[in-house]
Amino acid sequence: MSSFDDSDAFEGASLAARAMAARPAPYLDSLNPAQREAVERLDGPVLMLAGAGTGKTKALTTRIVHLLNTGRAAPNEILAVTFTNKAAREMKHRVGSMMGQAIEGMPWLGTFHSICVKLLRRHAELAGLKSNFTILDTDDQLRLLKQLVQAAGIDDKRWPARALAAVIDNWKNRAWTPEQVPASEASAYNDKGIALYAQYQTRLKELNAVDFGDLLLHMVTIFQAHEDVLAQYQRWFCYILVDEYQDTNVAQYLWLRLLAGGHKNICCVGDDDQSIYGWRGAEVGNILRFEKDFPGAHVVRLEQNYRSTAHILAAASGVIAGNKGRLGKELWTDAEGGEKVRLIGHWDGEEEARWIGEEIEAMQRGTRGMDPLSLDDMAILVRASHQMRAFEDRFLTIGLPYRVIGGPRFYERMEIRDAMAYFRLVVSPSDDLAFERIVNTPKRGLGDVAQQKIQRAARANGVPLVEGAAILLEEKGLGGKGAAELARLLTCLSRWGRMVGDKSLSHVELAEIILDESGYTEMWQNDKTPEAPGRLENLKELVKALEQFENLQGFLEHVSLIMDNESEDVAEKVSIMTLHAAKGLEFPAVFLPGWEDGLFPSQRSMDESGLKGVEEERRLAYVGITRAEQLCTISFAGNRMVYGQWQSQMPSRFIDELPEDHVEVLTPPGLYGGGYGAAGMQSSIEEKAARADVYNSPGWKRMQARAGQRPVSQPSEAKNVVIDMAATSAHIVGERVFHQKFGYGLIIAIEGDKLEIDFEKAGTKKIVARFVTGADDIPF
DNA sequence: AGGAAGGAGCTTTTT
DNA sequence: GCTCCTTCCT
Repeated sequence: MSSFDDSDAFEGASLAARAMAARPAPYLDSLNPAQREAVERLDGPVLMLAGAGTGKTKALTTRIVHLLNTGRAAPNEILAVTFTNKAAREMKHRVGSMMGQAIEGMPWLGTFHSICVKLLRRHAELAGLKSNFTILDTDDQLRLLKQLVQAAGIDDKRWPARALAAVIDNWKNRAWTPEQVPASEASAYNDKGIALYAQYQTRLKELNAVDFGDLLLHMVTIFQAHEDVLAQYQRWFCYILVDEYQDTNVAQYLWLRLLAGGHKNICCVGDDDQSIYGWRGAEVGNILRFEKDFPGAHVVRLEQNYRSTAHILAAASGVIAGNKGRLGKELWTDAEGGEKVRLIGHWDGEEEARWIGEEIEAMQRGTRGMDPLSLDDMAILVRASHQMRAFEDRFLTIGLPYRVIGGPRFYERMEIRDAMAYFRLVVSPSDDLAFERIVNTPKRGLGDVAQQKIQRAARANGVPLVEGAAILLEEKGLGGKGAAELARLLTCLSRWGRMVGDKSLSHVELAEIILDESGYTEMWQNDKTPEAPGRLENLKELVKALEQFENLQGFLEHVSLIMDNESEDVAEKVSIMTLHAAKGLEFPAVFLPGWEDGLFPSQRSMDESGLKGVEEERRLAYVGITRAEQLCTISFAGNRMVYGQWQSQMPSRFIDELPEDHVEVLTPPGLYGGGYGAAGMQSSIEEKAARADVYNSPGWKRMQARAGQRPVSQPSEAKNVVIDMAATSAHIVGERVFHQKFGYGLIIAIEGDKLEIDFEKAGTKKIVARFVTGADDIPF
């Protein structure tokens, strides 16, 4: 996809489109009064305060449709900004289907970043760049900073480059160029932060590159310095819509303010109660200040919730009420009935995982008069990703299918980045960062010494590393195996480079040739680690993804901004993800484990940001609870392994904030039995508080001491899972097998439907037989 | 140059 | 406790 074909984005603001005015608007009928107001008030600044599950996306997309349908704007005159590609895609899709096929795509509906890339390519020279600049991802950024830090003779042990990266990102989020960083920041990064920031920006310009933060920063700088350019866009984008406004940072805010400066037809949608990205620069202040920033602003509140039961909403409201400085909003619902939010305490994290596993299996069968739920309908939302492990381990042993949402993005994976570095280098041989990445991957006997020689040769001649390497070889500055391998690499690179222009060869074939001839594929084929098959699989997927693009350049152009890996698997699975990743999603049944002070709210958040931190954590709790449609289960554990240390935990302060009328306290079998009778566990805030003290009481300590011999609650696998003897009998003791997560191992025993396996990397585990394959019949 | 051992750090994450 | 990165050793 070539980035310059969007010139039509500015053409044909056709009169025909405007002439469509005054058409009937049946789409308005399905809106509630608040939504309707948000859609129909087209002129001037509008703040749409949209609580969770109140039909925000519907209102937003209908508003776009209304703008088009009334002829107020042509599709290419509407600027609609989101944070994620997913949100942009969904909006495009929904507008498209509401309008029928009649409308061509909206070129200016996209993420902040993708829209800024488009704009910046048009005006690159105003930022000292060429329009074909490359976009560095965080990895490239870090490598570059490391070089600068080392060149400056700074001890990167005491002052890690990551810290500098964080400082610079922070400044960019606030739209500060190196010159604009205020004196109060002078002490950053051992007093050298500002100087290094300046050097970094210079280096980026030399490389004709930008990082993510630059996309916004450069555009803000250009708009501020060139009135004519700004005026052009102020006129062009006659209506502006912004999704998730509570997540905007200062740079994004300034960018929007500049663009809306003329007509002020800006509609910002958001929910101050769902602002959970303060740590990456989002300013809740932007949404709180909206009416000051845009005088005469009209505020619409969407408060009718179509997602959750009244109990769930009440619980969420009860918690979020603890925050100060809210814009104020109360969710309500028409729906009647429903289960109370369930609260349960467990002995430890393992017990919690075991219980949740059993609950999930019970819900799958149908329980408490509820219809059976699909595993797809259930989610476990955790505060921190390390909490996921307990669930993964447990679900693996009982054979409960799960999927982890989030984790490393496809294009962030090592093998994908390596492959892309090869492609980048073939397309632009002066891409030094790409060269550095792959010069010794696979191993070519080009270690530190050889690489430094290449660097020196390049610098001495003022040429890119590839040319420097060629000069070095000519001068016989390198000997032995390394020299031969380097020569081979250079020959390959130039041959592949010529193949880019070859019309008879598709770019997909070229990509395969590159991965093959470079020895990269072979490297992973020879790799014996358990990850290798997955990596080869990913490489195949990468090549497949290439098919959707016209050429390698087009692919590289967009991959840094757009590629996500939503391989939709069809099998039913429970979702496990972080609370952050869950924003915007909904599930009939939600589990919220780990509600313990220090974990949630997170200690670090409280230490670093104090009350502000607690408030953001509280919003996270609000987000978590409001993800649930029918059943929300909150849990905590009295003991948890933290950094390899058993710690006794206090229930989260948020638990005390749950309104007791809407909460049912459950008693797990065998835990509070005896001394702590179930009768005493009926909900009352006092008793909850008392229960907190239980953890430090002698009684609790006694229970702790008994833990080893304590009868555990019934193991579920024996109860309902049909023992798959066929799967077990396919294996014999001593056989070498492969497991998706734990890799290779030897079977040391067979019990029932489970195999005890001594894994090469992961130690001894008991695994349900159908989760392993014989080591010799792995499919690749 | 490549593997083994030692040390630090360890929330959340999109583009 | 585990993982990632560096350093040291071979």
